[in-house]
Amino acid sequence: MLCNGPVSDKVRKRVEAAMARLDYRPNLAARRLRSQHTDTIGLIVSDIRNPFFTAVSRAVEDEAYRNGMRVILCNTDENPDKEAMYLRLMQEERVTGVIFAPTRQMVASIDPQALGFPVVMIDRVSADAATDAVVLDNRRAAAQLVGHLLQQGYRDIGGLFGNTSNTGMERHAGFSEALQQAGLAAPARFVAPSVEAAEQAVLQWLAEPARPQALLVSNGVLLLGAVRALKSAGLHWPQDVALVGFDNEVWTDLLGDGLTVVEQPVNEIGRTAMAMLLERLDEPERSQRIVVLQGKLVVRGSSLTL
Amino acid sequence: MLCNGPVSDKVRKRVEAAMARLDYRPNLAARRLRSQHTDTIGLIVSDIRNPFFTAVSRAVEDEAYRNGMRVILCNTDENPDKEAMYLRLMQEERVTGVIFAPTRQMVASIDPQALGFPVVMIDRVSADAATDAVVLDNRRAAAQLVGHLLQQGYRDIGGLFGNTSNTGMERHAGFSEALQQAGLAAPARFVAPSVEAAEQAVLQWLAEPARPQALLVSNGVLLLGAVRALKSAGLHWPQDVALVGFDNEVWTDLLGDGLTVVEQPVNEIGRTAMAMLLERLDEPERSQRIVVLQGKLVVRGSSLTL
DNA sequence: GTGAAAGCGCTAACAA
DNA sequence: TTGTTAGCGCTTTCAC
Repeated sequence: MLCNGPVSDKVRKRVEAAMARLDYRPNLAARRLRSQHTDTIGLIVSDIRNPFFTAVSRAVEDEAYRNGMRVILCNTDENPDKEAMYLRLMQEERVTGVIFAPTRQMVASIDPQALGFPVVMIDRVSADAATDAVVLDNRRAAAQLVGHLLQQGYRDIGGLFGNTSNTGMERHAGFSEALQQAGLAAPARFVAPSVEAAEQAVLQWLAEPARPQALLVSNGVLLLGAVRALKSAGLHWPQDVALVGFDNEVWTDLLGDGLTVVEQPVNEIGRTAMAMLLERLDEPERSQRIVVLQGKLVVRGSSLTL
Repeated sequence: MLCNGPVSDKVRKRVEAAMARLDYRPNLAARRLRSQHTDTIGLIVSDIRNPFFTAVSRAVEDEAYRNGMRVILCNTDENPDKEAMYLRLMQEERVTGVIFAPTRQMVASIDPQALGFPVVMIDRVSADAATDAVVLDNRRAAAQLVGHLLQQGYRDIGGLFGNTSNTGMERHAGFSEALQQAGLAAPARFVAPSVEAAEQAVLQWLAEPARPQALLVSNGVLLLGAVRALKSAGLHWPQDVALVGFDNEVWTDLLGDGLTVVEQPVNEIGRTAMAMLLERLDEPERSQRIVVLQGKLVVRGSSLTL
């Protein structure tokens, strides 16, 4: 024990001996009750199996344990009822703070004041959110992908976005703006954030006569669905359709000549979220901050010139 | 509130009104301290980013929340010191029980009696473990893969295994036995359980003059390394080398004609582990049980006849 | 059916 | 420097 309070060596020895003899373990529930700090944070995401959240979670946990905190992980499946339930649980746990990737419905109604603990939103925010946040520069990232496709000569570009998160909306905005600026149409479709929904949507879209030459897909989960759709339709990229997306997952450089993606700084997102939470605890009254991180365009074969 | 104790409707109304008015939230720390049950389980795995553990964790959490329990997730990075640290933390939390994927060093030294809570091991066990466990039939699964390769005409088969887990040892045993029974050599290599270590090992192995015709790789993480090695060496399967492995990850059917793998029943593993823990809490004295689940051989192009 | 009181295992505050 | 005490917010028990 490194704790050097005002105790003589003799007493310390005696106490430590007793601790060892009795195999003593402090009771954290009692400590939390008495000291009124739980050293526990909540991490609420839609699904830990989404590799983006897996990676962010791991970074958050590392950072949390490094700061002597524990984390309670909650999966909401993009379900606002579950979100509300878990927020309530966090109150009952008297957590120190929460890191939260909310759905679109929830994002504006989160009130840290009412909740009783600070909240840092990750991945998803909106202008009217009342909390700190760390997000990707989604508009710019989407615009970068569009810019790259334009540069490669594509003109007929479609976008596929998730319909539950603000992130999807932001990426759609960046996508639309970039195409509008180029004087082009910006056909977009919105689907539930699942591999299956994306697969079906892409399958259908590409079977239509006016199918796009290139497809921008809004996240790693949907991108997997798109890849499955192309595979099952026997289509190849970039010949039949160019494909770009978000999230540099482990398999994106393994397929053919690789998929062009925007890589999110997942570790930095997790670390920053945790750091912001700690700063907020230090200074409860500081004004709200939103940290915007830049993605990294990783160009691979799926988007090159025909 | 559905709790119907011996209270009159009048009082109940009054109390519920007060709860609503004060926005009351029970303090779980206080409840745990007084009631002496935490309704919390620990889940200790090597790394949540390993998709096998991601999937199992999600299943465990769903099952836990369904039973009114919370779960504390710990990543050990296959480091015995971290394992010990987290077990100690679990004691301080007074957890109801722990689900644990231990390293080889740790597996035999876990004593639930001394720890003070029941333990269910997942993924990894040994004969001398003193706890309940749920595992894959690793020997049989490895033997199945070998059998499949033999049937496809391969004779020169190498095996790559992780060197920190008992699982790797079991799969190696099944691999060796199956090849010995066929009167063939069973060249095997052991590496740290990381993508990079596997990539390097495979790269080196395939550069040797006596390189195998087929490679069996012991888990999804190593398999990814092997795929990267083949790709960077410009080798193709099954022509240059056949490839089979464990864990049916999302990308395994996307590469070329697909990778032949044994799929683990990840959801069932998680659910079963949780169920065994609950049963053990119900009947502390029942004898130790090990549930052995069967994998499913998924044959794809990477192992077909030349 | 209801209210009062004790005490879970700690920490913080105070007295010696 | 050390020992004592009160009390965190619940649940359990017991008296009414």
